[in-house]
Amino acid sequence: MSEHRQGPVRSEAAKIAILQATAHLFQARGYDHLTMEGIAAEAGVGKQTIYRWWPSKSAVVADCLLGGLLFPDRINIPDTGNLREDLITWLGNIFELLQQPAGEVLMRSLIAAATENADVGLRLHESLGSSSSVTGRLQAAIRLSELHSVAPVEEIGEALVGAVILRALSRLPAHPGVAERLVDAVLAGHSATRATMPPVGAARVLPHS
Amino acid sequence: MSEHRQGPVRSEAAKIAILQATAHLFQARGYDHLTMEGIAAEAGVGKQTIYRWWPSKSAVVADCLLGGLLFPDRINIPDTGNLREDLITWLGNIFELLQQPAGEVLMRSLIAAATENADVGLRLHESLGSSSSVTGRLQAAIRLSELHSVAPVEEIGEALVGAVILRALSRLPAHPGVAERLVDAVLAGHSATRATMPPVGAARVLPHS
Amino acid sequence: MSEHRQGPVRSEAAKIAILQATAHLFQARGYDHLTMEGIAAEAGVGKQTIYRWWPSKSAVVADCLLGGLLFPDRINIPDTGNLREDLITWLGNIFELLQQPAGEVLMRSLIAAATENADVGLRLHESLGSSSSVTGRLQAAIRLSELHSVAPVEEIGEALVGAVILRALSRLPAHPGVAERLVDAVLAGHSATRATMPPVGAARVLPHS
Amino acid sequence: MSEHRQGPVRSEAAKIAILQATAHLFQARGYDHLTMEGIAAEAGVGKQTIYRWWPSKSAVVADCLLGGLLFPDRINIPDTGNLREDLITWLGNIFELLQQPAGEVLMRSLIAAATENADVGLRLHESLGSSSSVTGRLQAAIRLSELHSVAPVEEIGEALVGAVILRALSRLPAHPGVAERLVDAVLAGHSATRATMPPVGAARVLPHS
DNA sequence: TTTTAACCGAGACGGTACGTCTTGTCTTATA
DNA sequence: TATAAGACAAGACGTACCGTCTCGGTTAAAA
Repeated sequence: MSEHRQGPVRSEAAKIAILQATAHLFQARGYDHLTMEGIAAEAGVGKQTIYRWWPSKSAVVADCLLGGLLFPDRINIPDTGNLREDLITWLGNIFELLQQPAGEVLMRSLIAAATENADVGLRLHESLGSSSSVTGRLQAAIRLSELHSVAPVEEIGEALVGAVILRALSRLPAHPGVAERLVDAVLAGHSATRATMPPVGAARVLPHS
Repeated sequence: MSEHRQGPVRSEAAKIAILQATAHLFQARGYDHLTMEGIAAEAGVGKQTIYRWWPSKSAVVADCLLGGLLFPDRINIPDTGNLREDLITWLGNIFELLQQPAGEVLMRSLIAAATENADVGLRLHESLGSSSSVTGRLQAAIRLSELHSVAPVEEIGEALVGAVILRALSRLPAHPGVAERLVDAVLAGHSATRATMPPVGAARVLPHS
Repeated sequence: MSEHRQGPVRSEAAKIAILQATAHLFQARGYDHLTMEGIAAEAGVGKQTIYRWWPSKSAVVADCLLGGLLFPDRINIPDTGNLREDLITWLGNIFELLQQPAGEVLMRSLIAAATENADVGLRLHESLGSSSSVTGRLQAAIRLSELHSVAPVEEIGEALVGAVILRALSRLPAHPGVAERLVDAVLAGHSATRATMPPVGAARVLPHS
Repeated sequence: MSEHRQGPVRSEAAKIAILQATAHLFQARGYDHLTMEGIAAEAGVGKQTIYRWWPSKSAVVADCLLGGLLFPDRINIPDTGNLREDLITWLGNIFELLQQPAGEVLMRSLIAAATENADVGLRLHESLGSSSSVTGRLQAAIRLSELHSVAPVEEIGEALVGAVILRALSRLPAHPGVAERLVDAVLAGHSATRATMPPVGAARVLPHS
């Protein structure tokens, strides 16, 4: 007794072509210049084929994001064993990306898409689509006793990524040291060891207290 | 030889009608259902009158935001003298607002507008358009010695507001205690006094002090 | 008589289902709301099965027409022995049909189909698909010496049916007496007997000639 | 006290461009290959400008027809003083037009348009859009006593034009003499004078007069 | 007081993109 | 192996807005 439906199955070639076309146009022109007609044309596909499988433009973009097509070189968090350095490197890379016009458009496009689509929003919440997310890196740090075992991993991640998004929306230029200051601000009070703690303010502000 | 221009001066009535219509439609339908033609019709104004003074839809919205028309009941940060409690109250209010459909749409609409318009983005960066911003409250706390005098006020504010925006984009339900956990996570390590520090983290952050 | 022969046994059933579905939808919704997908769905048949046997929508309709499925109650010309009365009855019936919305749509749908398909056009030329056509009735009249033996039977038929089509296209309301006047106008000068000739104009114009 | 409305007035240039583009494409490609998008493109006009003033494709065609743009060389009925000859010439011209592919398409396109639009149908009813219609020519003949004063002018016209339409739909080749036979068939019994009556029928219609 | 230029409302304009619909072909699982 | 179910590319449909331009009418400062 089968429940198999009749008829042809979804064309994988069409799906791939649509997602690739979407990724290409998204990166090239930004989210709001992205059109269904443009995607269909670029993919060599009928518009209806897109609408058959995705309800909206933002859903296609979400699928792209999920498939990792929007960040060819993933913005992963490195893991050198030093959490603070790793986070600074990671945020620094992101801020550097945001300095370039293309990167800024990409980020704001992503936020715009998240605005329209819950999946994109969720994905963004998971650290810019990276599968090895901030949370993962923080938990690794806990395992290595770099962080207190009860450190609010989730909240620290949200604060860092949220700050990045907020800065992207503000279009403020990222002064050098922003990444460092942000990491230190958020990480303060959660380090388990003195060595990895920032000497930042404390050392200078109250050197002899 | 004068440089006075001829003709009537800008109609203040038209400007007010436009901004009020924009605020009304923005709150009622959200940013992406907001249209120039709709604003013109609602305000009883010609389209050209809008385009004469604002370059785009997002600019009108930015002006609304600046004029405080989008948040009739300002989301201000209270100042009871207890920073932690105040921040938790403030964030709690915002998360509560986000729980309601209208509030969620409003917030996401605001982010969408920020996506298109730098002014809106900047305004968002300044703590959700509130004139008494997070930064202000934090500096007040420094003056009262609730916070270390060198606490990275700017970064703490960014982290908190950013986290709110990120959660709004993620559409995740705000579990009770989110505000508290977030404030504690970010504030950890910056308190100057024992009393205002969260019990959980504080005990372990400086176990031997 | 057995059904043991091999081959596509279902074929004939599908064909019948297609024609019936076509006839049904044609009558219900008119020619231009008739779609291949609608026919396939109604008939419980794959679209390709239709395309296998008919090149186009109009061809299916032509086949329906040929099979007499579009006029369940055929509009036949009666034969009471009095040609004039019979033609007036026949035309009167048609005009009455045209007065009803459904009948009007049906007729215009038929003309629309004829526009696209030569077979439908030919069928229309043969007196609205009726197998006992006008021409047949006229020839019967000749045999009974109601009409002159050389009366241009073909042309009289074309004139009558053509006038009906023209009136259907014009959407003019059929005033009472239209059928009578039309028959008399076209039949004038072809009657072999005085008795069957219309007294209409002749009686008044040349009453004693 | 005026009732003049404000705002820009309808652009005559756009209207003319649309009608001309429609006429051109109609003649070139036929009614069913005529598209709104094609008209807009050809006229250099936005689609909405067409939809603002005409509800449908067929309405634009009706307007073209009304404006005489579809028959550059009007198919007028000549008036040489001899009704029979004039009608035969006229019908002969039309049948000749129908022999050419372009002419056939034009005529069937017109019928298709009439199928969808009452105005086109009415226009067709008035003798193929000619302003000097059949009826006019027949009434002139009555004034010259070529026709009985009570001849059913309207019905004779309908019969002739209707026959033309029917033949166009049938796609039957127009054998030589069709025009003559048709005119004689319909005109029989309405002539007031012997001279203009066809020799064939006349002799037998009133053999004893 | 008259002129005159910028303002105003209204809305038509050329366009872009939308999401839906239909066509005719192609593909696959089922019977 | 023919069939139903249905996915596919193509493209027309009618709608919604865009941002610009044009129309008369209305101010209000400059002449």
